[in-house]
Amino acid sequence: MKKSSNQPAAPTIYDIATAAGVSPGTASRALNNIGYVKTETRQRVEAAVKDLKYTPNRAARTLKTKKTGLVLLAIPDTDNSFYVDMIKAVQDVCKEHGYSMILYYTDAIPVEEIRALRMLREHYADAMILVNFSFTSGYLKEIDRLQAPLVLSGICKDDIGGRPGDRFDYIGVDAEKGVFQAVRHLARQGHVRIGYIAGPAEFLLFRERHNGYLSALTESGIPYSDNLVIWCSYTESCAIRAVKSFLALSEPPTAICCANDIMALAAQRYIQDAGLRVPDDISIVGMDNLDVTTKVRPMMSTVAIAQAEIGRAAANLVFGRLAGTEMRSSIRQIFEPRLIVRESSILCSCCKPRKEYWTGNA
Amino acid sequence: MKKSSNQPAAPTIYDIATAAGVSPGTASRALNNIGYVKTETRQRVEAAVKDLKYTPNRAARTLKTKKTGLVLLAIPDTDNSFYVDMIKAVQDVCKEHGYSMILYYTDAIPVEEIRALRMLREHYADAMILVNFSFTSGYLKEIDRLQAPLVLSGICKDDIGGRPGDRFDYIGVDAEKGVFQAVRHLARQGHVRIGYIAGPAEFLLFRERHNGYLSALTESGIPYSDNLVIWCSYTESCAIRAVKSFLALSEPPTAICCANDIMALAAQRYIQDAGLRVPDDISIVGMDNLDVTTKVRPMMSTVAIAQAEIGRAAANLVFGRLAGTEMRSSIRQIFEPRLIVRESSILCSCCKPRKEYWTGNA
DNA sequence: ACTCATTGTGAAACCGGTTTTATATTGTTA
DNA sequence: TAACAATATAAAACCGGTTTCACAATGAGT
Repeated sequence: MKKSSNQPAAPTIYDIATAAGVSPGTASRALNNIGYVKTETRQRVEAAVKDLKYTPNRAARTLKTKKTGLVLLAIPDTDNSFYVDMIKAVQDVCKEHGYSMILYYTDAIPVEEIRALRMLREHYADAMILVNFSFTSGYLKEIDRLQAPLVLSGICKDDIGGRPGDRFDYIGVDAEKGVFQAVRHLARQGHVRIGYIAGPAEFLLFRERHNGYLSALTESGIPYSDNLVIWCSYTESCAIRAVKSFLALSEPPTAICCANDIMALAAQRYIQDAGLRVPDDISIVGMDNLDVTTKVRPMMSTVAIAQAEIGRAAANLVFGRLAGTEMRSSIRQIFEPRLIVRESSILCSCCKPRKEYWTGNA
Repeated sequence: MKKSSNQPAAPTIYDIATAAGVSPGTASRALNNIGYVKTETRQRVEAAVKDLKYTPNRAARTLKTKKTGLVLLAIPDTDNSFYVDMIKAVQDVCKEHGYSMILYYTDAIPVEEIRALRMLREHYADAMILVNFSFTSGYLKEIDRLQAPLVLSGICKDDIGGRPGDRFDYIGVDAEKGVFQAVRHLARQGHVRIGYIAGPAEFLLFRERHNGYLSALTESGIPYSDNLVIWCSYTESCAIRAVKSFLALSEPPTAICCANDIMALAAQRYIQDAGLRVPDDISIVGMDNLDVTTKVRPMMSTVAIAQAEIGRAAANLVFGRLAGTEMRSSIRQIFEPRLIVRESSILCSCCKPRKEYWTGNA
C-alpha cells in the first residue's frame, strides 16, 4: 500500500513552469519537443522536472489531445489457454506503439460484450479489439455509434445484421475449414464411422465447425449418421458423456473428432482409462492446438489456428486505423487453420510423425 | 473499423444541457444523482441523453475527480497458464466495483516493472497490483514517490531494501514451504536420493524454493549431495538436460522434485519415453498445480498455490485502500501452499488416491 | 404574514495539460 | 539601417466534465 492521504500533491506543469521560470505553455513545448524552444530553456525545464519528480497527468493530456494511449482487448474467457498467445501478441504490438492494453473478459456473454463496446464509446480507449464466439444483432446498434476504430475477431458471418463487413474490420479464422481438414484426414485414414463431439450449438463458432464435419463427410462420400454427432457444452465432463454414448453404440465410431482440444484430451483419457488404445482402437483429433496436446501420450492430433498472428494482425490494423495510414474501407482477413497430425490419429506406425517431443512443436 | 473522420463530434454535457434547457452543472447533477434535482428536470436530461446518444467523457471526469476507474495488474508473463486464475480473480473483483483492469506483461524484466510503476504515477490507473519474481532495489525509489495504492504479490523478502513492508502491502505465498512439503513427502515415501531441478538462481522465487529443498533434507536427516541439485532455466528443455544428467549418475535419484510443473511434466515424459516407469522407477513432484497436471498419466503430484485467492485478496485490498476502509498501515498476507499427492509420487498402489480424473481436481 | 430551513438551479471556477494567438527578440538581407 | 523572416516566449483559450457558491423558489412553523 501507499498512503494516499496527507501527501504533498503531485506537481503539475504549473509547478514546473514556475520552478523553471517559464510559462506553462513553454514548459509543455519543451517537454514534448514541439515548436521553438531555446536549448537553455529546455534544460531548465528538464532540470525542474527531475527536481520535482514531475510526471504529466494522463487525464489532462487525454482531455485535450483525445488520445488515451490505451487499446481495449475484449476476449471471451481465460478458462483455457486458448487466448494467451493472442493476448501476448496484442500487448506486444501495443508496446511497440507506446500504448497500453486494457483486458476485458466478456465470458462470452453478449451483455458483457456490449458493455465493452460502451467502454470504447466512453473514450476509455482509443480503439478496441473484440473477440467473440457469437454475434448478436445488438452489436450493430452499438457499433454504429462508435467513434473509434474497432476490429472484430473470432466469428463473424457475412450474413448477420446486413453486411456488417461494411461497418468494421474483421480478422479471424475459417472455423469450418479446420474441422473439415481434421475429418477429411480421418476419412483418408480409412475411417468411415467418425464421431463428432460438437460443442454448444448456441455459439456460431461451433455451428461453423459442425458445418466442417458435414462437408468433410460429403466430400469423402460418407453418409451422415445422426447418432455420431453429439451437441453438448464444451467441457471435459460432457466430452466424457459423449464418448460413453459412442461406446454404447452397437457399432461405435473408430475415430472421433472433437470441436476443441479440451474435449479431445478428456475423450482420449477416458478411452485409455477404459482399457482401449488410442489410436489403435479409436483415433482422435482435437481442435485449437493447445500447448497440452504435445504433452500427453499419444500426442494429440489437432488443428492449429494462428492465435498470435491473428492478434498481431488485429493490433497492427488498429494502429493503422489510428494513424490513418490504413485507408481501405473495411478489411476482412481470414487466416487458414492448419491440421497438425500427431500420434492420436495415425494408425500405421511406419508413417508416424517424427517425435519432436521436446521442442513442443510439431 | 469505424471511420473516425468526418463524423459528427460526440455530444458533450453542454449539448445535453442545451437540449434539456438546463445548465451543464444541473445536467451533471441529474446524471450522477447528486444534490437536489427536480424529478421532472432529471427526466428531461435523461431524455436528452437518450436522444443524443450521449456518453460522458472519461478523461474529463477523471481530470476533475481524480478517479480513473482502472486498476493496473502487472504480471511477469503468460507463457504458462500459471497466472490466468489470478488475472481472472482480479478482473472479477474489479468488475464488482465497477472498475476495469489494465493488464501489463512485464516479462519479469525489472525495467518493465518499473515502467509499470511509472504508469501508476502518471495516473493511468487508481491503483496497481504488481506480481514479481525478483525484487530489485530500484523499486523502492519508484515506490516511494507513488501517490496511489500499490499491492505487491509474488515474492518479496523482508530483508530487501530496508523494511519494504512498511511501504507497501504484500500478498503472496510461502515459496519455501511449498518445496519443503513436496520434498518431505518424497522423503517420507522412503526416498533418500532426491534430485532437485531448481530453476534459475537469479530469481528470488527459485532461490526460496531451493531453500525449501534444503530444509526438507535437513528435517528428514538426508545429507545434501551436490550432484542432485541442478540450477538451470525454468523450461522444458533444461529439465530434460537435468534428467539426463541424473540418469547418467552411478546412483541416479529415485525421486525428483522440480521447481515448477512445466519442468516436472517434461521430466516425466522424458523418463517415460526412455522406458522407465513413473512412479515405480522414479517418483516426481512438481510445483504450481497447473491444470495440465491432472491431464497426464500418471497424474502429477504437485503443490497448489492459491492463485485465485491471492488475486482476490490483492484486489480486495486495493479497493479497501481506495475506499479508505482499510486503515492498517501495511498489510502482509502469506498464503500457505498445499501439497497435492497424485499418482506420480505414490509407490504403494494400495494407497493411491481415489481417481478423480474427471473433476480435474484432486 | 414573517422567519427560516429545504429544495432547486445557473454562473463560474476548477482539474492539468495542449494549442493558438499575439508579441517580443534575434538574425538576415537589401 | 530599414524591412522582413525566423526564433522564442507569455497569455489566454480550450478540452468536457464536476463542484462550489450564490441566489431564487418553495414549504413549514410560529
